[in-house]
Amino acid sequence: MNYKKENHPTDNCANIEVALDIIVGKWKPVILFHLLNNEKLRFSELQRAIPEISKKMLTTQLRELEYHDIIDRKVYAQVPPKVEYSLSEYGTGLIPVLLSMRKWGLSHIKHLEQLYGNTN
Amino acid sequence: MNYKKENHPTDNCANIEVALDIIVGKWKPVILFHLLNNEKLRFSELQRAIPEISKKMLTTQLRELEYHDIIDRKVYAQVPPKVEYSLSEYGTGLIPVLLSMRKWGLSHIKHLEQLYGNTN
DNA sequence: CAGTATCCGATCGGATACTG
DNA sequence: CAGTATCCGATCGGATACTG
Repeated sequence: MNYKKENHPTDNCANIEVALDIIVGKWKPVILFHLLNNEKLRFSELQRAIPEISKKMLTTQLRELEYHDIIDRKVYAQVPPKVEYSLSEYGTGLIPVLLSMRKWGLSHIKHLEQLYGNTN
Repeated sequence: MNYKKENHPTDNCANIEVALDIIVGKWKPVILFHLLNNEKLRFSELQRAIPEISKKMLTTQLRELEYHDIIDRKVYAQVPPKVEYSLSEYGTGLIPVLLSMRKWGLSHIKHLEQLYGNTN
């Protein structure tokens, strides 16, 4: 429990930013939660699940997640093409982080409502 | 900060994005870790601690954190002005989330090095 | 089906100058 | 000291058209 010694903030923030780069990107958490709930999803299924996202964004976000080994991309050699995305084994290590963020975010919504009232 | 959030089928992700909006912003985690380690910091002390950040960015990030009740801003009525920032009591609830993100980020750096080699 | 390529307006964020 | 105000280039991300 003593973070004091190791806490050289300039070093630490680099780490958390690495985490953020993967998790953030406006659509990454959404994609990850879908893959968390569904095991495998095709490109078009992700598109349907997240209608607001554009093809371009979906593609780039998936590529980044793949580069970071968070998701697997399986291409079937057939016509028409079929590509399945799934959480990688390494990617499952991210789940608890995502869950704790979601939990905090959920309670924070209520906190903001208490502070400023429910604005919708 | 983008507060417009239509409640689509993907409700769960909205929560995590709320969390992200607070934590993200390129500089927020850095600021928060400094305040986590230091109890109170003046505006100029934060500037010195994070030399790469501009006044403008520091100001807006602090304002957003304040709006979300994560930090307290205490203004001393004196000349020259003195303003102290500190983690709010509510803001301490964010600490475990930040720590888990940092922990994951740290290990992920190593994972990337294993995958692609140490490029620096 | 699963993308890529291109255009382009919107937003971000740095640099600089100014202020109570 | 702790900010604001302005300008402006860089980046983001949507819309649209095209492709193996």
